Amino acid sequence: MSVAIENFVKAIYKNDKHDNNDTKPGNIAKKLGISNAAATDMAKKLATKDLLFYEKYQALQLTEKGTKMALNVVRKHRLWEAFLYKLFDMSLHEIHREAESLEHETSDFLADKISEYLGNPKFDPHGDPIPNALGEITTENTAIPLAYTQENKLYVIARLMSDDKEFFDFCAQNGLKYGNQILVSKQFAKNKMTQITINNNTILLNEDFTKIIYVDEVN
Amino acid sequence: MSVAIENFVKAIYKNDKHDNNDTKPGNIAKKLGISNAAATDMAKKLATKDLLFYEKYQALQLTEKGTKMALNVVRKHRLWEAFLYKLFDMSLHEIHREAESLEHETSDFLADKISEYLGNPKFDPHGDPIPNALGEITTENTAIPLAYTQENKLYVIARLMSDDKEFFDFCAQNGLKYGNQILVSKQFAKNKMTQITINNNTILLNEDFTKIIYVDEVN
DNA sequence: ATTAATTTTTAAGCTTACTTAAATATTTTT
DNA sequence: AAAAATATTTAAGTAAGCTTAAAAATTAAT
Repeated sequence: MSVAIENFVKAIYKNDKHDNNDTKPGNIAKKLGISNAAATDMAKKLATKDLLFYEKYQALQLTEKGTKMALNVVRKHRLWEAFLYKLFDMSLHEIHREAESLEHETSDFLADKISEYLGNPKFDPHGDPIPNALGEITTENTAIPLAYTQENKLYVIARLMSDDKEFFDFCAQNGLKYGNQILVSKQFAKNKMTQITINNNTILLNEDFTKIIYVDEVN
Repeated sequence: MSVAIENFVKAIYKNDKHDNNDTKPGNIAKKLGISNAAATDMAKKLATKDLLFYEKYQALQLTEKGTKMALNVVRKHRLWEAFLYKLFDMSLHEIHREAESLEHETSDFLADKISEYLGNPKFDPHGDPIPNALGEITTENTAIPLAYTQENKLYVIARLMSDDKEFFDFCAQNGLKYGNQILVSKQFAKNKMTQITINNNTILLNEDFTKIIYVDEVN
């Protein structure tokens, strides 16, 4: 399948999962940097290929086939990230950038080889789950955005949901890394900010960041 | 640059180097599996981009810029082959197939990472030289096709110049591997066949194979 | 050195994945 | 509930990278 199509179903899949704002063509268009018209055209075309359900003015919905395709691409993306992160000295932003291209040119065969080499990991370096060869995500997702955590509680960083270089630079500088422990020291509800303590440093995070940093409770 | 363009300059580069039959559009078209007309069109277009010299009915010639591009793609291809061969249990044919796709989606940055990881190797698993980051091939090429070797002389396999699965299967089965030693036991000049001995096995190779298996003399 | 065969080129047309601009429908605001 | 704002769709058009078919040039054969 073409790169454009793979990216389109991937964008729908991700939109469905996360943002949960409705997945209309314009929404996908924005993410992909194409015009609304192009997104509508593509949606119609993919409907004829049984990859999604399309009805005028309605939200797009992937079919089972479309979801499978999206998961297949996501699997390759996350495997590449895990692989590059392990083998080379590369930042989260760099591995994302490379994976974004490589994911479309990776055979299922090679993906399995990479997975096997890494010991079939369940998560990539951002903490995102890696679908298995059948397109299944077997790990339950308990992580929540920092925005919804409680004061004076310990958490572990579970996911860094972004592809922005500045965000990752910030994370790297402040020890915000998948698996690291943090203390939520204060929630500023009115201003939608969260204060955390990590490595004896106190950091104040605004909404942009508290919505994309996911954490798990420490028991 | 697009995949089509990268493959086009790569095909010209390889044709120039090896076969040495003249590099006209039709010749390249055959290698790429496209029509002669498409190859002519592409040649004209690439001429305007300063990648090659084009004159009606004449052989195509890469400019310095075009050669650089070809060498850059070849570098990535061979680095991927070396990398996949080293890390995974994959055949020569499989690594070639994967490299053929990955080469176009690999940043210079990542190529350098791979090279560094491998200790900046000078040859890929087929024995083909890997251009450095500047597009230079620093190793001199002394290997000759088996067809031109002398009887009762020892040689080392230097290059397996093919992308055919059956050929690589045959090589793998018979110990014909980069670096392995063989004895040329007989040349059948009239029938253009070469008989070799390897691991105490005697194998008779026809012209198809003796032209693409390159060897170096053993001193 | 013609003729025949092969190649190359030109011309016209197709598909994919876009674009912009205008028309239409939906949402939001008042 | 109407008007205003926003989003979606339609329509027309473009560029890349192909195709086939016919014309022109080159190469090979007699």
